[in-house]
Amino acid sequence: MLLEVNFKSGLPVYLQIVEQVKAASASGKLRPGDPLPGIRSLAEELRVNRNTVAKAYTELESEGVIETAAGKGCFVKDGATPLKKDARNKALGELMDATIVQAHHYQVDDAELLKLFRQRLEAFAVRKEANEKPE
Amino acid sequence: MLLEVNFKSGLPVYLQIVEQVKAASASGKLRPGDPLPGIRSLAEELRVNRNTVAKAYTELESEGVIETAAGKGCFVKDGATPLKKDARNKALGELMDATIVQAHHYQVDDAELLKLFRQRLEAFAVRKEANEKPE
Amino acid sequence: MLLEVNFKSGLPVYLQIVEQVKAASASGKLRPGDPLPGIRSLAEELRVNRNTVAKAYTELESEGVIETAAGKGCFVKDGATPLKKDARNKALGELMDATIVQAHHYQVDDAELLKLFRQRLEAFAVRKEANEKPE
Amino acid sequence: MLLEVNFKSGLPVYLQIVEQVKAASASGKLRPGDPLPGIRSLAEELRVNRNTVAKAYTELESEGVIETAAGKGCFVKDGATPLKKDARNKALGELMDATIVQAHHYQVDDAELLKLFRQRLEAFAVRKEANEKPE
DNA sequence: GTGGTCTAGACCACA
DNA sequence: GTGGTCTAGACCACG
Repeated sequence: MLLEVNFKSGLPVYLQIVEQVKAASASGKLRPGDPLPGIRSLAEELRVNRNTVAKAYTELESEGVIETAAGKGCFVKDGATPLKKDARNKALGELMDATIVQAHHYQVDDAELLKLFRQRLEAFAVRKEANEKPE
Repeated sequence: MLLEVNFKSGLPVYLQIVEQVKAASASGKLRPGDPLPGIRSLAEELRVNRNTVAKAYTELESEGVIETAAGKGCFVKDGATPLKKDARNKALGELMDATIVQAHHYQVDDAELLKLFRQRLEAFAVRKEANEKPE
Repeated sequence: MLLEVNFKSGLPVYLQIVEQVKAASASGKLRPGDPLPGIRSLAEELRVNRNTVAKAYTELESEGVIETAAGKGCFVKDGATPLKKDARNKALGELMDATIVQAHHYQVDDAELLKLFRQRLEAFAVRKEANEKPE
Repeated sequence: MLLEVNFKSGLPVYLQIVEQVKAASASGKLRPGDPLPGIRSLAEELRVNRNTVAKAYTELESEGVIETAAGKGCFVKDGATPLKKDARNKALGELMDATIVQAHHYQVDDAELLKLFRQRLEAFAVRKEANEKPE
């Protein structure tokens, strides 16, 4: 099963779907051109309202992650963010700052934080590779 | 002026205050025992309702960042997060994953991402040092 | 009409709602699974703001009396308090002590107090039975 | 030490004092005519502001528990509630109902509740007797 | 349609 | 003077 939702998590269901599709796309589990499950079938599988899935797909389309072909379904778009480098770095910088502030709160020093970051990066690369091998 | 709010960013004002106080506390701009601005005075300065500031302070207290004494005022708590290492790393890992997924979406490769992270870390250290020097 | 509020009693409206729902649930007037009135309709009926009812429902949920499902409504939870016996007795003991101290102030002797307590208990049982009969 | 305050309990300090004096008076620890500690000395002992103690004493006087003799101090009044029996029973009934509702929530049956009540009553009597013996 | 959040005004309790 | 509570209006997210 590609996706899972956790009703108790507080995070809205449709955003859980959005995030998971984005993560799957970033990690190579879903690749450009791949079809997404149909709205009705996914809704049934996840036991959620069709509107919820539709909302997630709409959001994904507006973020440029997928594209919908009327009557055919939804497909993963090829990446290629049209964002400028500055904007990209600003966005990433903000996410990083949040991490750093939180780390200082936890009294985690820079060396450990960097180590943890490298671990995460590696773990992500491994997941991605695993998704690409069966190709 | 210690704090600033941006009414146009979708982020709720009270959360902006929370984040800024946390950042100031993490970076050493605010140190344990330091008093925070009174609710009324901060509200006036930021042009927001008293309750908005009060809500921020309540949240900060529940997160263990500050201490509030009715009739006296609010003060930065002395650190010592009682969180377990596992929980800490889990929380940080999630923040990092969000950054990494986003970076992959932007097609930023690992080397550049790591470089950016280091830059941020350094920028933070500089700010912190600046706050500690006048000591 | 299920609920009533008294604006002149110093007790906050939202707490009056909480207490009445708890009493109704304890006495069997409301049973597990029963739906509570919608926030809007109850607010209209009681002539209070929607948020006042919402606050009452939030409190009831946090006390484990009801369950609320966004977009669906609020429902009485099936009992089974997960509280330990010790904690229970401590809480009840405190309530009783308040009664006893008050009674001594009124110079009501133990026998009369006990008699009064029995009467109340019986009155409660009668109400409960009345709610269960139409079943 | 006759009184103690708990700053973390949430209950206002002055009410803690009120309650403890009332309990001491009800249980016989303090008897009609007994002098209460002076405001200044009690404030110092409890490490609270004199205003806080003064407020507690004012409240106690307005409730008819003590009387203050200007320049002499405060003394416990002889009980003798001027309340009518009906009013008394109504007040006690409400306190009892709160206990009963809570008990039903905890799924404590009537027999056990009555047993618990008797225990409390006895515990109270014992405390009272202990206070009267040294007489 | 549902419940939830954010901001706000007025009032209160406390030191 | 301080912070805290209750009520409320407007808006939002969700199904």
